[in-house]
Amino acid sequence: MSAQASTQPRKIEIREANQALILEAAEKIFAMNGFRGAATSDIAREAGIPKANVHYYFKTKEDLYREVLRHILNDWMSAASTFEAHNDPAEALRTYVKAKMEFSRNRPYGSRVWAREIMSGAPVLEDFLGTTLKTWLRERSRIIRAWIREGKIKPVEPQALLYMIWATTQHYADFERQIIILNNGKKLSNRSYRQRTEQLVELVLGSVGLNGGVKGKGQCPKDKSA
Amino acid sequence: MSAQASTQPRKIEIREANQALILEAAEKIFAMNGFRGAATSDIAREAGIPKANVHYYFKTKEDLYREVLRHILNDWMSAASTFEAHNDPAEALRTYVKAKMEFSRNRPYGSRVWAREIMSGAPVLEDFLGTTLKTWLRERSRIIRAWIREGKIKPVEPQALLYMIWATTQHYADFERQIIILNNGKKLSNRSYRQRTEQLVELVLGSVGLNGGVKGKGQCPKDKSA
DNA sequence: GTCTATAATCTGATAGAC
DNA sequence: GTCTATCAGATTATAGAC
Repeated sequence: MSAQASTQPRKIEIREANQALILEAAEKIFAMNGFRGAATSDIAREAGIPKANVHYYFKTKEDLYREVLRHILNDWMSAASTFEAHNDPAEALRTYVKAKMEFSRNRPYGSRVWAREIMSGAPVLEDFLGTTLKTWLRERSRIIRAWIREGKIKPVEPQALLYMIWATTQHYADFERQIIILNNGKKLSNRSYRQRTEQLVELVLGSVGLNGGVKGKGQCPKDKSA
Repeated sequence: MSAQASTQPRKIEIREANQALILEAAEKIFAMNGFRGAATSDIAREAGIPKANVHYYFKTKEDLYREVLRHILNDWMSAASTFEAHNDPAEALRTYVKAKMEFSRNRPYGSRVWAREIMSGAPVLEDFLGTTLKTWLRERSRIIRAWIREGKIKPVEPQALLYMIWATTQHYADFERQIIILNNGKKLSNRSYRQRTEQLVELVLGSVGLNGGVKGKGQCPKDKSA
């Protein structure tokens, strides 16, 4: 009891501040090089903290890696939870795509750590994928099938749709470098990114037979006899 | 002269066979761990060749890595070239999505090496992205804009559409492990994969206002007053 | 061309003075 | 709690016998 009660606040603050610094640096370095390719010395340098202290706060590189993934999972799941904010398919899909795009914008490193972890065979995320995510996917698929049954959207395979949304939104984080190069070396501005998000929403809505707020030309297939 | 003319065929065959073995192994190991995370000893073991011989055929790890990327680029580009096989948007998009999905199925390791290279800042692919790919993207965007002008497809931002196709098709290679886990630990069968490809084609066509061969319910937006 | 042995460097982790 | 010094093992690459 006394140990916990009497712990000096200042020391706790230092600890938490340093841990936060290290976690942020680690996310960036793991995003850049993956678990095996990342050196703790790189993480220490990025965090501006001596390497020995990194090992003081996180016993092993793997412990640190798991902690980084845990933080990412939290934010990923909170984006995922927006899916059921609305009953209307258009609103639900729009909200979800937006949340995923915001995650990609705000946590690009986190997204890349995730991607690298999966590409390495998901040794750490395996449990999460097989339990929480699997359940999430099953429940969301059920919702989508209900929309189809009620005639609210076109008949599509729920998994194909959800994978498309995941892949496309995460692409803006994971392939940011490629997108920048193709955009003449300039990062997408906040404005461009918001527009792109809207364009994506329209594409996704169109893919299930809904057409959001397209004003211009017809959304129904034209007679395309060229 | 004599040097080249008299080179023994058998030795050349050995060289080419070993180089092919090493390249194949390297693609797999680089896909798993990225450039920095991959050890040449791992590559040698995977290829069933002594480590020293790997360095005999490829002077440095970086040389080998560049060579692996070069091979991937070739195949990537030949999938890309299918885009203009048809004038009709529906046929062009269908053919392209199929080609990309086949690439993901046949070269999953290559796809992952590419993804990791980009996530590492594209140090090697930078030139290719800024020249060949940029040109490709610009020309394909022009084609898509022409389709829109001619009223053949809905007005969409070409880049948003192409990125969606890239991201989604590559997802099936890069996130294969996740897809397997979500599929109860089973890899998608050839049949499932072909079906999924068709479902994707339908989603993509729908996203630009075309509706492929959907027989069932209406493709035009229903009155969705729930 | 093959492959064992080894050089030179890097990496994760810890000890121990402050 | 901080940080220099250092160890043990791994990693890239090469030398040199076969």
